[in-house]
Amino acid sequence: MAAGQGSAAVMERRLSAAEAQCARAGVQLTELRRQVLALVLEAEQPLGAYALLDRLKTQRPGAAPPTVYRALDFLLEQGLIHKVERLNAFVGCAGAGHDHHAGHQHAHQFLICRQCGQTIEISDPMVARALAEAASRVGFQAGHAVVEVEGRCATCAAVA
Amino acid sequence: MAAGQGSAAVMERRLSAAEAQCARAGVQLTELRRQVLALVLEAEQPLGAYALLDRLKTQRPGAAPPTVYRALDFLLEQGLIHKVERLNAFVGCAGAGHDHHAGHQHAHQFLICRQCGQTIEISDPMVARALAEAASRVGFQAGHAVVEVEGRCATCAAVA
DNA sequence: CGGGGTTCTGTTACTATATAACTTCCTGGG
DNA sequence: CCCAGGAAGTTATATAGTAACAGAACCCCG
Ligand SMILES: [Zn+2]
Ligand SMILES: [Zn+2]
Ligand SMILES: [Zn+2]
Ligand SMILES: [Zn+2]
Repeated sequence: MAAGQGSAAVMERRLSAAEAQCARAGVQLTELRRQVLALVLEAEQPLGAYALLDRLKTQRPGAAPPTVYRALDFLLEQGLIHKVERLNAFVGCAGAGHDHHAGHQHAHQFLICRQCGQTIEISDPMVARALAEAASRVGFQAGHAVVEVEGRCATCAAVA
Repeated sequence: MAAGQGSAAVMERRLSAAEAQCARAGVQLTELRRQVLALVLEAEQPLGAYALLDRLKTQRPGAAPPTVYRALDFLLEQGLIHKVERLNAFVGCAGAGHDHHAGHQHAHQFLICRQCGQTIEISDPMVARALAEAASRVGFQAGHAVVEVEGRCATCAAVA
């Protein structure tokens, strides 16, 4: 199997959930957007916009940068994917489709393994709280936070 | 006065401190590197590499992208400046020159005002601790962390 | 003094990432 | 039918970052 974050069946379930979420929000998960979302979800690792574009071209030969960037913008707005700033790359939201924060963006943090490139999404309340407190301590009204830790994942640490 | 982070006198003091720090570390703060550091320090806000390049060209007409990127790499390694990932821009280290973490990189967080663009550097131990704990909870060996909160600074909040 | 290494800078060319601006297509409402 | 709005196509361009090699400056050693 070529899928990364799950089997074909799991992928389908996630896509259906995304579909449902968009319907609820009154926005359209068009074929293009669905294709891009599928490409992001089936990757093992965060993919850059141009890597996605290359893959997309096999299904949609005329695709150009705006094609993929527009789809990505939509998916980001719907909270279906996140951007990893450090890598200029995109990854499916680990929590999308299956619970509480089902809709829209949520506070999250990334743990990026410098060895295998895998990126783990967590959503730690203590981190969020510490940040909010630190910000308010200097009178700063905190909005969205980018938190990306580089290091070594458990798997890679176990090997070496 | 055109300086951002301080008067000309303050700038000179910071540059001297940088000089001293580099001497201690056994590396050279050359004329070019010093010029780039001065440009970063005198800016009100984080500056992109090409904005720095434009300014640098007035002093050094032949300057090209590698000129400024190499200087920035050096300054980053010495912990004299930081990169703001969200903005692809560079800013002087707020703590450089005047104390404990005088040398090399240190854990820090940025609060980026979406209104005025000002970027505040903090170094909150609770944030660092929460992150370290969250990481270790999933067996992740944490290294450098990018933490950048977008929001509204106290000044802008006071106005509106 | 004359190599010979190292470090720093100059220079050219290129790759990668992202957006602007305008057009075309489609769909649903009047 | 006509139009408004959203989505996608298309072309061009802006912005960010790097590779690769050449030249200069410096220092160390013999
Ligand atoms: Zn998420
Ligand atoms: Zn790993
Ligand atoms: Zn700092
Ligand atoms: Zn502000």
